[in-house]
Formats: sequence, structure tokens, C-alpha cells
Amino acid sequence: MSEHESYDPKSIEQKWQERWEADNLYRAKVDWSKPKHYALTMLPYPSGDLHIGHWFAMTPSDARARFKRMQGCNVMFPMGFDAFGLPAENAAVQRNIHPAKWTYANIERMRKQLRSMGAMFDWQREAVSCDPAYYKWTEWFFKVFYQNDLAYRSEALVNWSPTLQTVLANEQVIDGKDERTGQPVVQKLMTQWFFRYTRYIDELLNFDKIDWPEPIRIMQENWIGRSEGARVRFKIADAGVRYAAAISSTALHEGEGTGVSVDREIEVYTTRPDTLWGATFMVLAPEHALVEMLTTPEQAQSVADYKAAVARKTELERISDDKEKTGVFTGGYAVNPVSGARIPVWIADYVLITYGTGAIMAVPSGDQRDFDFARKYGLEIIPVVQPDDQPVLDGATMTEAWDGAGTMVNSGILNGLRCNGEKGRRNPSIAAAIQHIEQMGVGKEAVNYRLRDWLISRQRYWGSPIPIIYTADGTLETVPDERLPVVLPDDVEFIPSGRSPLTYHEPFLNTVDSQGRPAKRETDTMDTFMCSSWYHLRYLSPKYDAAPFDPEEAAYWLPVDTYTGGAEHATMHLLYTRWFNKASRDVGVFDDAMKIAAAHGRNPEEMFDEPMLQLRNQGQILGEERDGDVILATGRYDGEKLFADYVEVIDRTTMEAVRAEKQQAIVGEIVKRTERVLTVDVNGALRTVEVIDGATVVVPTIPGENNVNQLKHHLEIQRMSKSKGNVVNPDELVSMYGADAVRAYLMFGFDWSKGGPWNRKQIQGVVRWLNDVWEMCTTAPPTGTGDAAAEREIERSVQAAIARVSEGLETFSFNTPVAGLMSLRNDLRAAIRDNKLSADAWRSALRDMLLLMAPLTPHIAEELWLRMGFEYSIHLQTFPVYDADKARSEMTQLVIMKNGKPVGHIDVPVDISEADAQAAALASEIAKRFLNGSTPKKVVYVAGRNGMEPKVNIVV
RNA sequence: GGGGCAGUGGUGAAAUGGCAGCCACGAAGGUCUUAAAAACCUUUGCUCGUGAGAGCGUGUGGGUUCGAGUCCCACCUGCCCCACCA
Repeated sequence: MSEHESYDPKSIEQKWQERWEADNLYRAKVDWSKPKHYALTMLPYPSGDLHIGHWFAMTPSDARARFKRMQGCNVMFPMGFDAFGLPAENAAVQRNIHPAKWTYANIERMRKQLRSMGAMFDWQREAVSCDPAYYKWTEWFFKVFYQNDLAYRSEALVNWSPTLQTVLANEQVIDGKDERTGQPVVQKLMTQWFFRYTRYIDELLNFDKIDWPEPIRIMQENWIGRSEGARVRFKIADAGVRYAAAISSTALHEGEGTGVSVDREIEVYTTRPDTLWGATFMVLAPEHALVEMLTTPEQAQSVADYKAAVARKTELERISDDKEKTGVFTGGYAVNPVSGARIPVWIADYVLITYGTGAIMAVPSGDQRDFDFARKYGLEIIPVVQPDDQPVLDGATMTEAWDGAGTMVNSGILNGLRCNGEKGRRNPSIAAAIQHIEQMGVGKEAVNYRLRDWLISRQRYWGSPIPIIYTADGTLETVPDERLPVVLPDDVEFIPSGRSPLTYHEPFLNTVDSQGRPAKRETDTMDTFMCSSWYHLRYLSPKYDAAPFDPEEAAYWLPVDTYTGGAEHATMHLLYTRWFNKASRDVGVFDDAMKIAAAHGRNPEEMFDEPMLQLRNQGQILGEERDGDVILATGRYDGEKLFADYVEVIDRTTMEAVRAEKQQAIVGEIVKRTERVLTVDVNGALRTVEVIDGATVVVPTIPGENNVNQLKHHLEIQRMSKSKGNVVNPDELVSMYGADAVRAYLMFGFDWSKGGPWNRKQIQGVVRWLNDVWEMCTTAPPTGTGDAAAEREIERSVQAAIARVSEGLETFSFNTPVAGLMSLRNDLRAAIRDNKLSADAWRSALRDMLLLMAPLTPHIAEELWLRMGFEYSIHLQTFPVYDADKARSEMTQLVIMKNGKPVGHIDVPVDISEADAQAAALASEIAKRFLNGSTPKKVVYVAGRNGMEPKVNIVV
């Protein structure tokens, strides 16, 4: 037995991590002589511990970055921390730790954990968003946007979270609840800071310049929510006479977009101007500016009551009212501009002040919500689209709205026109309606968006301050550049008042304006998405102090070539950062970088329109599966063990009842199944059931005959969380198997884009692989002279592995590179075992194998590389290039198909011609068997490409 | 209600329109061992068959094609996003 050292990851991994760092092996420096590759992975929030999900996101990205580097690119792969945010502040209140202390302690811990990945992070480019040297520039960006009219302060109905004691952006509110804590959010009129997100809508809808996943593109499009239709103005009936008093007593703001026009009109937005003749009433949002003016004295009380009731409701309650529509009549009327009908104006909370003009024309025959409302309150219904092949609609007897295709009726000049059910001008009835209302001068074609401006102010302490000063006379001033950053005071007191400590910190609060007069500071801080919108720029030069980034670095590295991270950021970070980039470009942030880039021959016009060219999303690692089928098993006992001839899956809730009834049976949950042996949990006691051959298995949820394999021993996969106790700790895995094994397993065991439930068992295969590789590379070289054919075979195996690893890494398919390397391991082991390789062939194959492994498992590759006598470092070597000549074999199998189904194959030379292949196939015994001398109808030849066998399909 | 993604062995999963299930895990049998673990060898999609072999197979039903897991249509199931959006 040969004595040799076995693979011990602990003894090599830390050693190499330290050596690489000491040697600055991964330092990324501008080098115009080499092509650059900026690989970026989403930075973590320093919550305290690195999660297996971070490993899943980062280590495959690292493998790809390493691969690009070995292919000759100058690669930058930075890392940092998104360090502002509420959890730090909550920790401060709950545990009396300063947010900075809590955050930096976590960062310290996570840095160590990140280092244990063995990733090629360039730590000299690390950026931490709560560092004053970083947020100085976050403040600077705000200021530049403000000075260029891209930031503004305005009163608006905003999402206020009573739990978090701050406002939130729309993106952070889901189903009327705060996306982080799930607590309800209320609508509140407040003065807040916004960015002009909507100014860039058209550009944000254009994805031509970026290679991003379709689902992300679609989510962003839906989030922006472009819709085509028309704005139509409805005159208020009797406005001049009846409401003169109300108008004069109300401070009405007039102008476009406010829903109030100088002519005392109500403006609505509709996607269906063709149904205008069917508008039998109007509905205003309760908060609409015209409500007071429209309300008659008789209705005043009920309108006031309704408005008060709506104001009390949270957004959540407004949504979850079982879709039962409520509303009240204002007493006021408007005039349908096309039919001239006098129609009542209602208020209802199903109309949102935040969308369109906050007012709608209600067409009950064409919109189900309007229909429900009309039926409930006895309002008129006039059908305007007559569906084909159906009885003539009658407003009095209709049971639901019709929003499909049909013929226009009861619609004046539109009568008889076709409504094809499509949106916008593609629909003839809509096109005609738009033309009509524009001619009449009562409305015009319009595009509406769901997207609203980005609300960036937060009433919290732990965020980047907003560099604004309020002078004594109430005007705004920006803090001069030389006094940036406005630094968060350290000596703050956290009391559970809910208020930001900045609001009662006198030294922070009190300052002077540009004239030296007393003034107050803005106490709101910025949304943390502001910090993460430009962190990829700070990585370029995290210590640079003359600008947010060094233009020399930007000119070379930008834009980000590959961005990886979770898809959950689709409508938040990934949209914000695109806006931020476009806004920055337009205010000249990139001007210097553009000049430098142009001087080096790059086209600056194409560099700064989008921040990240290619985006790929990884899936999520879920908790391990649990909960199996509950079964009833009967049969013959042998001691404690049951040999079952009958197994039925039963409902969990009936388990106790069935157990009481069938005392001889085993009734319980399957906690484990190994082929036909079940381990069943019967009230905590584990029983063994062997399902015998020919047993009856009944699984009600699976129709047809069932077999033992359909019994599930675990179900219900869940997200990992501390409360569920299903968290997989990467540190433990690393200490058990080593970082290389964890890296390789995460790449091998999952579809990276999908993720999936954790499975502790499968890692064994990767551990075996690394052990085998270790053994092959540390055993003495073979002494035989080698077998030429076997050596050729190994050469082909190496080429196949090169192809699989290269292609997999290029396309973010991390499973196949590992599989390819395992195959190579299998082939090599067999050849070595049979002593078929000469020392040269052996060494050459192992050399390539280690190079292929280097991006995936960097430590073991480096260690074995040096042990085999190659030069440090493997990570500075060139990646093997696929060689089609070496990969080609002399003979191949020609697949013979009958009507497209493979029926056999014959050996042929790999360079066989089409004619020869067809002739050989037709002459083969296989073809003769089914042809029986007859002539085939058709013969199709498929050439063998990329290692695939050639085929001849014979159609009979 | 709108939009998206996915459905392949016992499990994780592969598969440029061209031999479905590469590579692993698990399992069964065997070797070694006092025994176990580890390691090694064989088998392993399902059904029938002692066997050679035959038939069936990528959620369901249609379609396109010489040929469909892959493309198109409809449906079922699961997950995700959005949602009184006018």
C-alpha cells in the first residue's frame, strides 16, 4: 500500500488565500493594452452572517470572473457593503449599540467569511456605503441632481409606515404592506424629496443596449406601466351658478395634470375613449381637488363622512375590502362631452388619486368595476360594444360588463364601427374616437404611466444625509461642496420615540446659511437604494477624493460587463441604478471619463447609457425538504417490521381516526424512504415498513396505478430562516468539506438560475471528486510506455472537458463544467488503473485538468499545480483552448433511424460523405430488416457536428 | 384579474430541432473486513420477459416537421411578479 498524504482542505485553503492576497494576485489595474472585464456581483447588506445564498450568488460569479481572466481579460471583481439601513437602527434602539458600531462589527465578520470563499475579490477596491468618504459623494450626487432639476421637494400623498416611522417608496410597498416587515402602510400627505424618475421613462423602456433576462425586462416594463388612451375633459354642469361660492372659497390649483382646468372641468384618463358614449356617471378619488366644489349642501355630510372613513383606512384595508365597491354621490353633475348627457359625479375609493387624473368616466357596460358600482347604486348602464353572435345587450338585463371585441352601438358617429378588442390605435373604434374628441376639442390622445417619481427621503438616522439647509426665511440652500459631507453626528441618543435622533440633535440641526445667518438642516436621510445605485462607480476608486470616481479608471472599466444577483431587485435596485446612470450622464458626471476614453479609441457615446451590459440572475437556495406522505400500511409482521401488501396515502387530518380504527396497521408520516423500505413516524416512534413485491399502493392524488416510488418521504420546501431552523451555515460546511467542495457543490448540484432546496447528501459526490483528483495528482507518475490508442482517447476526453467547462462558464451553466471534469476524472482513473498512459501523456492530461479546475476550485488547483512542479500561480496561466483536431476521432457511429426513431447504428469513418452515409445506412442489416426490399419514401441525412453522431433517417 | 417562469428517473440534474436521462446522489448485489465505515466492482427510467429481447416513456390534448423534452396553439398543476391602474 502506497503511503501518501490525503486531501486536507483546511491545511491548504487559508494558506493560499493569504499568499494570493500578499502577492496582490487579484489586484485589478488599468491596463489599456488588455481587454477589460468588469464583473460585478450584488453587494451584501452587513446583516451579521454570510448566508449560503451569498455563496450561491458569489462563488459561481467568481468562477466566471476567474475564467475570463485566464482567457486573457483584465478582470475587476470588487466587493463591498451596502451598509446603511434600518436593521442597524433597530439594533441600536433594541440593544443600545450605535448603528455604526453594529454595522462595522458585522462588516468585519462578513469580510472574514467572504475571504473564506477564496474568491478573486480585489479588496483594495472595497467600498462601504456608510463610510463618510463614500456618502460624501452620495450627497454630492443628490446636490447635482437638485441643481439640474432632477430632484425636487414636494407635498404628495406618500406611503407612511407607522411601524418603521418613515415614508417608503412605492417599490417598497407590496399589497399595502411594507416589503420588509409586512406591516400595513398608510397614505399620508407629506412634503418629501423626489427624483424625476418619470423624466426617463422612454429611455428606461428601451432595452436595446443591454443583454438582460427577458423576465426582468418585462417586470420593468410592467412596473413602468405604459398605457395608451386619451385624456377627456367633462364640463361640470351648472358650474358657474351653483358652485361659485365653493370655488371662491377653495384654494384650487389649476393646470394640467391636477385634474382641474380653468373651465371648471373634470379631466379623466381612459384607455377606452371609444366607450365614451357609455359613460353614464363619473367617479372621483375621495382626495380629488374638485370634490369640495362639486358637493352640494345636501350631500356635504355623507361626503365628509366617507372621506373621513377612507382616510382612516390603511392602504391594505382599501385593497382587501373584498372588492365590494363603496362610494357616495356628491350631488354634482357633469356633462358627457359626446352625448351631452347630464351624468352624476360620485366619489369612491376604488378610484386612486395616484393614477391617471384621479378621476374616471365610468362605463358600466364595459368595465366590471363600474358595472358592479352601477348595479349597487342603481346607476344607468348603456351598452356600447355589441359582442358578435350574442343577443342584443340591454343595460337593464346585462349581468356583467363586456370588454371584448364587437360592434359599436349607442355611440353616435361610432355606430357600426368595429371594436377588435385591442389596445390603443390598433383598434379602429379607439382610433375613430380619438379623432372625434380631438376634433371636438374635448380631449386628446394620451399616454399614461403607472410609474411615479422616486421618493428618496426617509425619516431615519442611519442613511446618507440630504445636503440641504433651510434658511430663516424658508428658502432652500444646498450645502457647498467644500463642506460636504454633511456628517452624521455620532453622539446621538436613540430613544424609542420613533423619531429620527437627527430631529432632536441640536448641534446637527442648527447651522448657518451662505450669509452666515442661523439656519436649520434637513433631517431626512436618503433611501439606501440611492447608495446602491452608484456603488459600482465607487469601486473604481474607493479612496478618490476629487470626484465620486476617478475618470481614468471609469474610462477604462465602465460599463459593468457582467452583473449577477437576485431577480428580486427587478423593479427596485435594477431600475433605480439605470435611472441614476442616465441622470448622471446627462448632468455631465461622465464627461471627463468620456474624453479619456475617446483618447484611447473607445467610443464614449456608447459607454454611459446603461450601467450594466449583461445581467444574469441566480435562483434561491431553499431549506431542506420536509414533511412526507401520511400512510396506512397493512400486511404481515416479522417482529417489529411490517411487510406490507397494502399501502395507502391518507389525509393527514384523518391520521388519528384511522389509527384508532386500524390497530393492526401502521399509520403515520413517511420520514424516510430507501427504495421500498419506509421509515414511518408513528406518534414519534419510528417503524419500518417494507413494501413487498406486488403490493397495492394507493396515492389518491396520482391517478392510475401507483407504485412504491411515488410515495414521498418529504415535501414542503421553504425559504431558509432562523425561526424555521433550516438555515444552512456555510462556515460549518467549509470547515467540514473545504471551500473548494462547497463552491463546486453549489455549482454542480443546482441549476444556478433556478436554485432549489438544499440537499446535504449530494455534496458527497463533489468531495469524492476532489479526493480522486488529489490522489491522481499526488501519486507517482506511471512508468509504462503508454498505449497510443488509449492516449488518443484521453486526449479526446481532455478536449471534451475543455469544451464543456468553457461553454458552461461562458453561459452561466455551472453544472456542466463540474460534470465534464468528473467525466474526465473517470476516464483518467480508468486509464491510469489499466496503466495505459506514459508519464508524458499523464502529466499533460493532469495539467489541463488542473487548469480547467482553477476557476471552480482555486485552492486545490493551485496546491496540486505546484506539487506537480508547475510554476506559481495557476491563476496566472492561460486557459486551455479547445482544439477541434485533437477532439476528433477517426470513427464514429452512424445512427440509423426509421421514421425519426433510432433503430440502431453502424461504425463509419468520421469524415464520411453524405452519399456514402446514405448508401451505408440503406445497405445495413438494420435497414434491410424493416425495408424488406422496398424503396424508402425519403432518406434524410443529418451531418454530425460538434461531437454529435451523424444520422440517416429512413422514411418508409 | 393581468403578466412571467417552470413541470424530464427514487433525488439533484443533462440534452445547438437529431440515440432523452451526461454527471452525481441514493439504492440493490458483490469484493475487502472479526465487524462497521471508507474504498473498489456490477446493476439501476418504467413495464413485460429466466433470457436474447419487446413495448412504453420528458404534466395533458392537439399541431408544425423526415424527426419535438426543445417550436406553435389550448388546457392542467406549481411558483414568482404586479394588481380596484381606469
